[in-house]
Amino acid sequence: MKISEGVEWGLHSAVLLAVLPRGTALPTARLAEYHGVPAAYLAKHLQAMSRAGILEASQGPKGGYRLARPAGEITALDVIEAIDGTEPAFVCTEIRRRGPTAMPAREYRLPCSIHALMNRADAAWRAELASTTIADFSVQMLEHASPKAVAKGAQWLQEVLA
Amino acid sequence: MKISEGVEWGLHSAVLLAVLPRGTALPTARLAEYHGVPAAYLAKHLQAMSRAGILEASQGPKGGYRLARPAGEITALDVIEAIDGTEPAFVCTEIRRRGPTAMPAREYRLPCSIHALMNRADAAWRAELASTTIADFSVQMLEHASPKAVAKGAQWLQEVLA
DNA sequence: GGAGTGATACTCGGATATCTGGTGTCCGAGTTTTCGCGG
DNA sequence: CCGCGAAAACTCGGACACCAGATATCCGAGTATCACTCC
Repeated sequence: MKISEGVEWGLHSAVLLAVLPRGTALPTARLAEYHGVPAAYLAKHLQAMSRAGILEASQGPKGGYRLARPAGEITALDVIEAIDGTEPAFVCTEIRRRGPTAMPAREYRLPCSIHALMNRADAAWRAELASTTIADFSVQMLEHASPKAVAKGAQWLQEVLA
Repeated sequence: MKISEGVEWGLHSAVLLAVLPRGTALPTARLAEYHGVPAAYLAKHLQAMSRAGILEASQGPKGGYRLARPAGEITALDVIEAIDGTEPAFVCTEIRRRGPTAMPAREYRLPCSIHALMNRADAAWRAELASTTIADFSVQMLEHASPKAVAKGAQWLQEVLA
């Protein structure tokens, strides 16, 4: 079990887009440059976020991506599900119904206990991830980062948007 | 992100081994037959559980696997980590340190906010999974299953152990 | 009848192929900008 | 100077290779059982 690396890229990209001045956008190439990742592959994940309604894309010169709604209304879970899919990690294949002790289907009204626990664990995971928004990340990162780093980032943004 | 199918097999196998009479064991072939899964592949996961100290193996005729400790002391998380590994699903690649805004390493004393959230979510997931033991599963399944199904299973066990 | 012994059959364990999904890349469709031209 | 229009450059979006890990399998090492023999 491993989470796609694209999830990390998508989250960081969303945080960067959250601090963009109103009315501006960042194209894939700039987002990739800022994070030091391959642009062509990052594009794939940004498209997924766009399809999921998290990002909005605009074409042509000065175009690019921007958040489709306020950063406070985008949870980390939203981004993860957009990129990694919404299916739970555990899929019950109902092996209890197979083999020599199999019974008619109507005997299996209640969900498998193992499946139920997996669902509870999955719900706990998602609940934790839904408790933090992109806006929260922005605040935390600006608070924790050194003033120098913040200044460097701000300067980069200014140059790119010029 | 998807959990290996072997995890489901391992958990069900552990539950079956939990209801074995004291002093008996079940070989891979019987466990596979009971669950209707390929024996050769199930063997791989049983070996992993054996390495992790969850199962004990005995060789020769009448040999096979049995639980290495009481079912009440084996959590679902133990089985999952034995088969799927203990590494967290999310691996932070520290992309904040890459790109044009990178700073000297000493500027990054605090963990990345995104990484921290992922760790909390992972901990919540694991905590939920550690709250249920194989013994709990046995009780729940015996309670929820129809008497007919339980009888069928008991009869199968008796024939196999004979 | 009982103990010893050898063969036997059964078990696990790790090393070996195959295949799906994540990783990485590319080019075409569409739109906005912008520059030039005419009024 | 202002409006219009066409070309150009930049953007996203989906379609196409590549690779690691999960899936699936096999055969060899080791051992408890069991039958047979001998005492």
